Amino acid sequence: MLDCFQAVQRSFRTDDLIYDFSSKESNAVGIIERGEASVIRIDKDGVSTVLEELSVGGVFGRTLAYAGSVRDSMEVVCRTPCDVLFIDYPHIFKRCEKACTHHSLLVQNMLRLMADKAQALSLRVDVLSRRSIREKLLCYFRQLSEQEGKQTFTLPFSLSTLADYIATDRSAMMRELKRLKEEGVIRSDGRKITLC
Amino acid sequence: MLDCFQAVQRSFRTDDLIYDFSSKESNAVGIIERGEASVIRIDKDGVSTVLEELSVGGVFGRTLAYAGSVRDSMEVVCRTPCDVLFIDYPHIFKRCEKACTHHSLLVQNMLRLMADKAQALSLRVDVLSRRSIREKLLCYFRQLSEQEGKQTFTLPFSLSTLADYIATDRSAMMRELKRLKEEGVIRSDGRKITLC
DNA sequence: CCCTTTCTGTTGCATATATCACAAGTAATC
DNA sequence: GATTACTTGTGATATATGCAACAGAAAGGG
Repeated sequence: MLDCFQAVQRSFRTDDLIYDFSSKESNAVGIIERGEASVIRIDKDGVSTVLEELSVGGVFGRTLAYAGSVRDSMEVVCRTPCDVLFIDYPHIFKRCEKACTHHSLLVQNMLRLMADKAQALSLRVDVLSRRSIREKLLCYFRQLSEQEGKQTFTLPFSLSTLADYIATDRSAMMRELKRLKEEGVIRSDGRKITLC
Repeated sequence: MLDCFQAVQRSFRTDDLIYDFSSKESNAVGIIERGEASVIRIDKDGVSTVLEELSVGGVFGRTLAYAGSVRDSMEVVCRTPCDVLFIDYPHIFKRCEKACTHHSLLVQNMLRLMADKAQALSLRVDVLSRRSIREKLLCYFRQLSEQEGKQTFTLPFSLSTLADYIATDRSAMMRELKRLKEEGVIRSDGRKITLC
């Protein structure tokens, strides 16, 4: 079946570059089968922003995302060791010549993955559309808290990266975190945070 | 076929409320068949933000989007007269008892719609993740310009709403717009804007 | 193990952005 | 045609956020 879609599986180590959106060659999309990765944009001034957090089932690819301004680079980088399945995206929509019985199954699976992606992006928009650092933090913390089903959770990345994730300055974010702690809204120890 | 999915079509007028994310009753998703609508969030302080712009083919629904903080309300509102098709979302993933031949076609169509949605949301994230009002504006303008294939384009909504769309204060945005004009980066007349 | 690098935490200061307020222009309603 | 509501445009001022810089803590590499 995987042959039918020109699928290729590859493994990566932490910090490896999985994908570069600027390379116009392939129409491949990647699906994370193991591990976690980040979609990162670095603009012309060198400011880097975490656009998406991908975990198992995460999908990415030039054809199904950002138009991508020429000015800035965009790439997918491993946060942990990853296995990634690459498949030819347009192929999914083509009628399978061999009347491949698995075809419709793949389409159904892809639908599920794309629905999950849309949901993840919606959460992302929810955070980024908040007006202040404080609200962005609280919005994101609530999301993590809900995901875990607990008041206490652990950030998936460093505080520095968190700043890139909510698209603000790190020191300003630290200041706001301190305030939140002082006011008793949250408790925190390193990357472990509790909503009060 | 539409019977098979408990589909219901309804028409709406401008400013009509199409959907309220807080109503936990239905698992329906809506698909815009005609017209344009906006997904709007109004937070506890009354600040409203345009989360998504939906046009023909746009999909929305509680089950496939935001976890939705209890604090703020979220709804879909018509920007123009709309026809909307509602279908039962979980139904799509169920095996069709009647071995409905159209089922796999619907899944394939939904995949296309969800892929489009993911792409639209990615563009949204691209804009919102910019650090300054200026960059948000320019990023959004470039998107519109690319969509139109021209340097000149017309904003889909009022300048006030544009501020809600890029999640900033209106007067601050107006000031930045003025600066962009003065510096000759853009030209503008009402909602018609040209990138220079 | 030491050395290097990244991460955390914090400050003073510059600047961007939000708030509030007002007035003219435009569109919509009756 | 008058009234209302909304939009655009602009300013003075307060505040939040960004920037640059530093030092200790922690983590990673040879």
